[in-house]
Amino acid sequence: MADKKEKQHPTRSELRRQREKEQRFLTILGAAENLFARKGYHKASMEEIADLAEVSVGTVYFYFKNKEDLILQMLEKIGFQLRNLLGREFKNADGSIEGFKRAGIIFFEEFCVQYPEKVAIFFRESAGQSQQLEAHRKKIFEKIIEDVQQALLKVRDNLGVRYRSQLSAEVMAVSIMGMYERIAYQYLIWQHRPRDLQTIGRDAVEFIVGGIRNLSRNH
Amino acid sequence: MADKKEKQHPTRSELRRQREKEQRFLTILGAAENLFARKGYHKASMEEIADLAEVSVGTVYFYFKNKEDLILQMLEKIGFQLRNLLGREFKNADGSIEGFKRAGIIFFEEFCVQYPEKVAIFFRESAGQSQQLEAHRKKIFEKIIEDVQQALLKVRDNLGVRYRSQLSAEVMAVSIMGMYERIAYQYLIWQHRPRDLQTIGRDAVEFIVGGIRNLSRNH
Amino acid sequence: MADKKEKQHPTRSELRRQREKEQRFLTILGAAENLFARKGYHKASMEEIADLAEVSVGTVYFYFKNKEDLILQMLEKIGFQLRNLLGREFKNADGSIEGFKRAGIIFFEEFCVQYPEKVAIFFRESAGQSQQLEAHRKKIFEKIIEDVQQALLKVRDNLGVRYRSQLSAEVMAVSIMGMYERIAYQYLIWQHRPRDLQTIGRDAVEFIVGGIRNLSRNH
Amino acid sequence: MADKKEKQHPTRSELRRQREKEQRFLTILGAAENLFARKGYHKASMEEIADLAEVSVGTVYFYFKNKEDLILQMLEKIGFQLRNLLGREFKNADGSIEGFKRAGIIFFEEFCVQYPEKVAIFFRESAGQSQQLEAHRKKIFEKIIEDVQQALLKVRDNLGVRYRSQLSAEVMAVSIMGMYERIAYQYLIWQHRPRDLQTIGRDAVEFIVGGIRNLSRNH
DNA sequence: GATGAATGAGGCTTCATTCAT
DNA sequence: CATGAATGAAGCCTCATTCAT
Repeated sequence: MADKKEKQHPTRSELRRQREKEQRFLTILGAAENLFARKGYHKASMEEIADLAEVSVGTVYFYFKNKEDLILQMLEKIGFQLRNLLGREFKNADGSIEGFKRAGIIFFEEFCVQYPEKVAIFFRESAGQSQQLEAHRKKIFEKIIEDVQQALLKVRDNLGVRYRSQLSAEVMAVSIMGMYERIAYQYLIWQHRPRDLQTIGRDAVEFIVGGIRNLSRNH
Repeated sequence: MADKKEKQHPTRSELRRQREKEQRFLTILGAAENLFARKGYHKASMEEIADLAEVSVGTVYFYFKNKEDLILQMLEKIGFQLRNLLGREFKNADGSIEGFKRAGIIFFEEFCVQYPEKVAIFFRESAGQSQQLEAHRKKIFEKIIEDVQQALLKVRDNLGVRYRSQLSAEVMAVSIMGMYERIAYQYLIWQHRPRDLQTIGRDAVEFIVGGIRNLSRNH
Repeated sequence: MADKKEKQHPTRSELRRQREKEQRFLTILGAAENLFARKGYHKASMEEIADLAEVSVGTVYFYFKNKEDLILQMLEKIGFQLRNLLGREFKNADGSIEGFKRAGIIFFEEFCVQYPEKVAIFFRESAGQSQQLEAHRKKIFEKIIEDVQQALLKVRDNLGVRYRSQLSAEVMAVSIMGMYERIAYQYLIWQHRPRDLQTIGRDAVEFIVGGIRNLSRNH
Repeated sequence: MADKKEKQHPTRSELRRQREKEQRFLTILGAAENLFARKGYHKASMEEIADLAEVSVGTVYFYFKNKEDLILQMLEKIGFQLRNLLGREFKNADGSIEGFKRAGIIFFEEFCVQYPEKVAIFFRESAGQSQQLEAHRKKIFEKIIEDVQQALLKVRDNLGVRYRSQLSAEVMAVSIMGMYERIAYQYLIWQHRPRDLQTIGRDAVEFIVGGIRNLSRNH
């Protein structure tokens, strides 16, 4: 018998509501992303974000606890997307150094070109804004670095080499991230040369490969 | 009567005044540096800066046009210092790849350890705060990148090789800066491990050398 | 055909509905009472009240016109309860001064101990919140004061005395209310000493009796 | 010799500045008092207060940390004034019951009549607004109650009596405060009858005297 | 009747900057 | 030169209330 407390199949209109709610959430997040990338986190006001998303300020606060929560969730999402993207390539490469090449190319030629706003937020706007945000940022970076490091260790085992020092794998992972970051920043955010990113990416990738090799020693 | 416009020999008290003025300027800049590094550019208020420098807000405004001017001059100074430091090593190396090694080691083992606050400001606080600041930041980065690029070209000519592409030298310069930046950020600002910077720096330097070699071709 | 306006015998389900409705009303009022006493009228939001009552905000607005209406009805209810309680004792005492003793003891030893939340709302939360509420509060106080005054006049007639001035009866009534109020506030709300309320109440009651006697003159 | 660090005699203009600053502080406090008494603490906005004081909002925040600080300092001041007023009478009475009479008369006939706004704030607006304020309020009340209690103990010793219970003196002190409070509230704030306060006060005072006597026992 | 997403006016507070002394 | 009181625009956020479903 129908128990009121029991979760029934959601009705059609409930489903639609749910979808609309999710859509709103994404619309607001998108508006904020756009403004943060264009005007900067501090210069973009909550009212502007609401306006661009075509909702009231109250609605923004219905979906996000506060302004910081907005960029926090944004960062979370971008980080997730980035990890997914890079992780896939490393997995497919399965211990060969090819994964590093393909991951780099995917990053420069696809991610950067398709989502320059996300790049700007991830590498510029999320820096130095608040303690909590900085802590979050650190965590996300560390996860990605951990991923890269794991890939480096797999390569090491696969090729039967060892690295220069205990820290080498980690340092290389950090270095690679740093290269990605600044190259994207330089050519995308500062110089608006998405066209050149192909050549640039290939060079960068070769630089990385050379770096890895130079820290590898045969047993 | 002495023409006021004509530069007389400065009197003793004028000299003292001059010295005191310069001292004030530096005190304020130092206080701001401290606070920006600790609390962030936005969270540090002009009043706090004045307090820490033991002057009044008005005095801060006598020496600096506005808050942005403060960080602008700070950035300028740090950039100059950094260029000096790295440039010297490249000059001394005179076309050999040794310059890259020594520059890296100097950066990680001396600059970072001695001036962690400057690192925080240069790589974190100056990002994404205002258009003008961002433009300034870009210029300073470009100068340093230009320096590194010149050094790379000198190495190329010296070793009689050529690089993979037209852009290779530039990309490598950018990459090296990116590595510096993120490694400093990761191990100094985030993990507070100045002790490990020696090992880390050596690995980083070898990574760079490997990268450069891998983008070099013999004629 | 049954005229909709005509009151038919209510069906069973209508009765149930009616009961449920009343129950809801009381649940919401109780939740509000709880929150007003704990967090204060202003700090308690309509959403919190709805949450605690396990209904939606909309439902709260179905039963109460607005937030003020909530505390208004609450006050009304508490005032009614209080008048009932005290009034009964005065009636039973029937002109002797005993009624004042018993009323006081009932107030301190029963009402305060059983309903500290009501005390907090009646004497603290309802003060200084809005004009309308203040007007309501005034009315309720005046009714109670009128009750006490009537009891005092009955005592006067019964004992064959007269009071010091025209206003004496009223002033005494107000004084007694003031004593009740502050003693409850002090020992219940501020010092959480419900245990001591017995001793305290007895002292207070004797104070009142002494006060009344001192304003009485034999003809 | 003149030491720059050493506090010299303040110059005339410094003194004037100091005076002006104090004046501003008082002007703002006065404006706030006026508005709090008229419109209530919550309904009075910081902007209105600034307007009435003829300064900018910023200036209000220069002198007071926040809105709560405003009423906190106000309360402090009123409490101090009240204690002074009552305390003086008790001291002069020196153990006789006369002090209670005079203190009451002073309160009703002078304080209430001269400063009805302060009465409104002390007894109405400061109630139930915030935790910190409530804590402060409690402290101030307790001090006054302590004063009254001390006076009662002196009377006891002087007259060579003892009170009904351990708590009697305290309960009487609380009761007296409660009477003062509600009588002032009733006749001043609610019924605007300052004229009647003389008669009312005399009755109240006699009530108190009777109460005290009734709790006193000869050894 | 019940729901809860949406609204938006209004409040508090901060802080870079100015300027009379 | 130095001071620090004064300014006021601008921003973040809350929350009582409404209304379509």
